[in-house]
Amino acid sequence: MNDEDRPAAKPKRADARRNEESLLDAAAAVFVASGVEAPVRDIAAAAGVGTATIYRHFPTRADLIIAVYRHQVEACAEAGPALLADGPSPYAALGRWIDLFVDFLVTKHGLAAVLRSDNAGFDALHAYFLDRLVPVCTRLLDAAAEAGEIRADVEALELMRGVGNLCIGADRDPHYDARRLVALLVAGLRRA
Amino acid sequence: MNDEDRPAAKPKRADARRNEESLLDAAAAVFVASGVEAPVRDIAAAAGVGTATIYRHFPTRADLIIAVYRHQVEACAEAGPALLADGPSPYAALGRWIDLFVDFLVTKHGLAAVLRSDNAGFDALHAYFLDRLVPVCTRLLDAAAEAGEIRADVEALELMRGVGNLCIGADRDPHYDARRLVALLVAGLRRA
DNA sequence: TGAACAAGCGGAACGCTGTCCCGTTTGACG
DNA sequence: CGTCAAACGGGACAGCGTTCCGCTTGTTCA
Repeated sequence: MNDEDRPAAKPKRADARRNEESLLDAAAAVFVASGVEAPVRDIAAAAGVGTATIYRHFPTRADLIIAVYRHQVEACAEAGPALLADGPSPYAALGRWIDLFVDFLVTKHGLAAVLRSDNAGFDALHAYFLDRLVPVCTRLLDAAAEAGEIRADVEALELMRGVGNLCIGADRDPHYDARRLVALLVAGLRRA
Repeated sequence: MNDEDRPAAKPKRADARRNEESLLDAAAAVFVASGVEAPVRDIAAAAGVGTATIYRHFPTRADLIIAVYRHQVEACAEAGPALLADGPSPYAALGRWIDLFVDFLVTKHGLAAVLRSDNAGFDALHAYFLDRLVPVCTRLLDAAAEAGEIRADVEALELMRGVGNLCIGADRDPHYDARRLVALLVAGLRRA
């Protein structure tokens, strides 16, 4: 949880630490303004550093994106079990949780697009999202399947990729309602 | 239908006509090999022409893509009414037609990705696909809705965008089965 | 047939991108 | 306060789409 004061994973120089933080702040701001695919130079300029400094701290863009959104992904992951415990039914909990996931994706300019499955060069981002969220989704899915509310032959990874893909372009185009389509997909899970 | 011998829409020079055809052949080959986002220079090289020649014939990449796939899109559009006439039920026809559409998208490297709704600069491609296929889908959807097989509050455009998005990355990743997910989405249309 | 003209051409040039490199600065520590 | 490696900045490079310009070539008309 606490990123700032963990016990000296790497004894970095003070200026390096400061720059990393500036970079995270600047990246967050630029991502909001211009999307997660904003030019590296823009982020560097916003942070008041050179372009190389970005690559020094975050070797790939995926690393930077992960660092910026880590907290929110954690929050989403932790919401899963909570919803399952509180909700009226596993299926309802699944629906709610997926809504959270969709909300997260559509409010981050272009995040869903870089998360898509055919995207080489973002392996780390892909892996992080999947490692963190697929187990949560699996648990919800299993619970709903055991309760007999949905069919049992759909994997969490499969579902999440579908949801992620449906969220692509949900920002930008106000006529495209990703939530509705995701709801349709989730409705398709129901037992016949 | 006949593109070659329509009554002199533009009395072009013979070499221009030849180049346009080379370009179409070359583009088709390169699209298969490297996807629809292959570098312009590659396509030009494959056709044995300069880069400017591409832009002269096809001002935007979307125009080139449309020209290459026009026949197949037409075939897909024409299959709609046929399926509706032959099929056991409107819902079955809808499912079959969407399968055709999905097959078309996933077999064209990266086509689904450029068709996505947030993609600026491909307006012509977007418009062509939608103009040609949305009416067909609408008819299938309406028929199924009237037969009481599916809910009536889903628009063709909405559905097709969802299907298109689900097909993104279906090539490249053998673990991602767009067909299954699309089937799930279509299953979600059923009346409750 | 052949000369004149414009349609059409190829590739160099430009701007923008991500990425890498290298000479310089600066924080940390003895 | 001197030393030195960690860290830095921005320029250099390569790959892309797009545009421009001087040259080539098909066509036409006498």
